[in-house]
Amino acid sequence: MVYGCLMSLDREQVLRSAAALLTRKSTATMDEVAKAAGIGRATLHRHFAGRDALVRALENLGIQEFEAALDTAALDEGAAPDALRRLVVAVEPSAGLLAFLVTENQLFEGEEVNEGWNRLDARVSAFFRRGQERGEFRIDLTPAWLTEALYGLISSGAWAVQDGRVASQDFPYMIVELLLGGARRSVEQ
Amino acid sequence: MVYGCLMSLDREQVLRSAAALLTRKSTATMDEVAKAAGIGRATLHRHFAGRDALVRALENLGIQEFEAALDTAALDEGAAPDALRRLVVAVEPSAGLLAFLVTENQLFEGEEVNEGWNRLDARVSAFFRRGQERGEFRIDLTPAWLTEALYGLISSGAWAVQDGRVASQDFPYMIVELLLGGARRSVEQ
DNA sequence: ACCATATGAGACACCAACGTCTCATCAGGA
DNA sequence: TCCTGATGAGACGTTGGTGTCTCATATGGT
Repeated sequence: MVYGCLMSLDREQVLRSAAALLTRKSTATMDEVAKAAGIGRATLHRHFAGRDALVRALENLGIQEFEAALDTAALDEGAAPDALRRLVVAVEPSAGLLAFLVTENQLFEGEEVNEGWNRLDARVSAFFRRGQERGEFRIDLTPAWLTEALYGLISSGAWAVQDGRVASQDFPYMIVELLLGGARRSVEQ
Repeated sequence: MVYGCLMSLDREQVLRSAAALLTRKSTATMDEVAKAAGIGRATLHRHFAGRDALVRALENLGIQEFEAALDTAALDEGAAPDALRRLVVAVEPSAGLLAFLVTENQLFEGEEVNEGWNRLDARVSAFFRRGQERGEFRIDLTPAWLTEALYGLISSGAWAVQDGRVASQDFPYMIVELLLGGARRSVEQ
């Protein structure tokens, strides 16, 4: 039994298919998750103590992927609008998982949330603040709201692509263009 | 036993408190819903055959309120950006309920959705198309995506207000400004 | 005061999903 | 070949929520 990086290859793949399934059907049964992964329910329980543990693992995976996207995007470099575009492109493969986790987190209600989210919020929020200080982003919209809006648009985009209401290839363009320029047709265009 | 308009006053109030509770905790028990409404679980079941029926009723309420907001906003009149502002202002009181229904609909997965949503989608989508034809909205973002984005931002706004991340009074401003103008600071401003 | 109706509290069975367990099977290494 | 460990299938008990029922009480109209 060899561990590659931080988790076994099996576990990683199970997690992937669970993410794919739960993104589509967030109420999927442990049995369905197991079937989707091509393993038995008992084996699934050997990997993850229970449904909670599975969701926690997915949460960590999502946080990890989003953090990697933040690193890839190099938000500190260059013009803020360009950096935002890089971020959305980098985060696209994880959009479905993140959309699932966002709705999942909403029903956590009072319980303590994974501090990873705070870290991510802080980074994104700081990015928007930097853009404001550089005069590239407007200052009448708070960084907190811009962060929320980014999450919301990523989720909306993921659902819309899932349901075939927008083309998958347009995903980054739609989000970035709306978030940056809005719907109003600018006069100089 | 007197019926006011379409439903008894009792039923209406029960529905209101259920909406308020489920907006905060979407997994609330029938028992919790009943307690929140100040009635017994048996009485709740007398009003709504079951949980499904309750959610359906909430769905109809949300559709009805959103439709009313569309009427109030008079989307056909005047400049499209102004009409959008009127819509968001009118829809604000229902934002929490709509956010709940949006996430609830996502886990309906394959089942047939209430045709009311299609009607609403059509109206909103037609509004954005009209704005494009008038040259007020950009045409590289499809009406379908703008509609999705509007829903997403309304939901994000509702959650953000709920969790105290943005001030309730800023709700319409934040949404409309972002949706219309985007985050980028325009040169002429 | 009387009666009809609505209500709250609680008891009850039911069900789906969960978590645990056993056991037969299979694959790989010694 | 034998042995070890992982796996899938399935049985089993448990649990939380649901839906139904009963009954005592309260409310409101006549």
